Amino acid sequence: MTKREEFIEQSLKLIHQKGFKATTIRDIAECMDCDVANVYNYIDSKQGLLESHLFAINKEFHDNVDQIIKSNYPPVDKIKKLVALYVDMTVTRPLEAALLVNEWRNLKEPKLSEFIKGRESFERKVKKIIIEGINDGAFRQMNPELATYSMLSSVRWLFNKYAGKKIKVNKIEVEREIVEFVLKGLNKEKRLR
Amino acid sequence: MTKREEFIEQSLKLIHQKGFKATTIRDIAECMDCDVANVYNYIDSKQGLLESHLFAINKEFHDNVDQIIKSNYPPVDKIKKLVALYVDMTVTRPLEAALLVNEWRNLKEPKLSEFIKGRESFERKVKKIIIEGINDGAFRQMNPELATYSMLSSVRWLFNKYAGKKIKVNKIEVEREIVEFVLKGLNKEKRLR
DNA sequence: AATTTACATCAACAAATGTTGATACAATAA
DNA sequence: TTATTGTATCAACATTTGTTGATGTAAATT
Repeated sequence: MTKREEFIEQSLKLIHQKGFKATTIRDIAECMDCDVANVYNYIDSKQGLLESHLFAINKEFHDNVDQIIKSNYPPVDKIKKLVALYVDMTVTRPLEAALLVNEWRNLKEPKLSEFIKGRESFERKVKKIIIEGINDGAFRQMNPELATYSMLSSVRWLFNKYAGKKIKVNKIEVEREIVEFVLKGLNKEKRLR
Repeated sequence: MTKREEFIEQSLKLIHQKGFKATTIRDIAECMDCDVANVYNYIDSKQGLLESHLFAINKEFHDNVDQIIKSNYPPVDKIKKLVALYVDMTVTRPLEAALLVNEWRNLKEPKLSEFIKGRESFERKVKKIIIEGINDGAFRQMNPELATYSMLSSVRWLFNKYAGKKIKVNKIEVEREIVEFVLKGLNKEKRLR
């Protein structure tokens, strides 16, 4: 692993542990066991570091989301695939996933607005799926907005359990559990479908 | 409203908007239209401000939780009451609720450990309810840990919609929707009980 | 051999930020 | 009246923090 790659990884780890604001350039330098000025061989600025990490993972995520949206799957399957995407991202790249959830607030304009716009667009897409599902009769009657938020929240917080911990998780198993929770809630199964 | 009360409210609002780290004493002073030094008529230190807000709302929350836990309600009702408690707190005191979710990371030792210990204890209690519910046959068979996290996440993120916005929400309605989501998920109702 | 690339070192600055001390003034309580 | 309390002002401090410029060196590429 080149020093540059180690830098990327370490800086991500630090930001995840302490938060972006609390992570100083000097923290990063110390953790890399190098001089402070040396950090600037790898980044343009602290803000730039955040932006590049954040928008890289964000773009990848949204590209995948759009593929799911554009597919011809029924709403139920789209939701399933969305959850799968989220779980996959969280388990394979926990630090970046956490960044996406925790640190976007530290972006500055105009990047901040750009990010928020993207997220809102995403949430509208999910809401649309849920509304479609309700109209289909696949989902029960409910407030689509609250359902959207509840569903997304259920998934977003996964990383809290898996980021930064050494736990080896069974991706498929986690995925199945989350999908079941989102679809069926806590209630006992009564031969659904 | 006395100046002191106005200070508390404004500082909470600012911290919620910008985040604790990003909120400077000078920000608070400007927003209160007073001198920087004047802020220290109301607080001992910036850390102290965070701690007092955070632990005040935290204690109140945990006290209420314990009452629910110690009650003789069956698991389903305990979960319902927990959700109701969360919703109530989020709707009536959105800024403090948001603080609880977003800013605890900025605590310093030993307060940080104290907070985390409390939260873990709370999560254990919830998990216990869910396990009990599964053994009862009231809840379906599932991974109790994931169920706990999913359920808590569903509720925690409520404030994102209601904190800092002027939306007048129907508490009872929100509560009903969240409870339904947690208990039944997205699936169509099939005459449950 | 020449040049570019990757990484390292040291010193320093400018801005931001939490905090304090000394002081003043008006209203309220003793 | 006197003492206290709540609030205001101004100047200053010590740190922290992001960032830069100038320079050095060893390895890789041309």
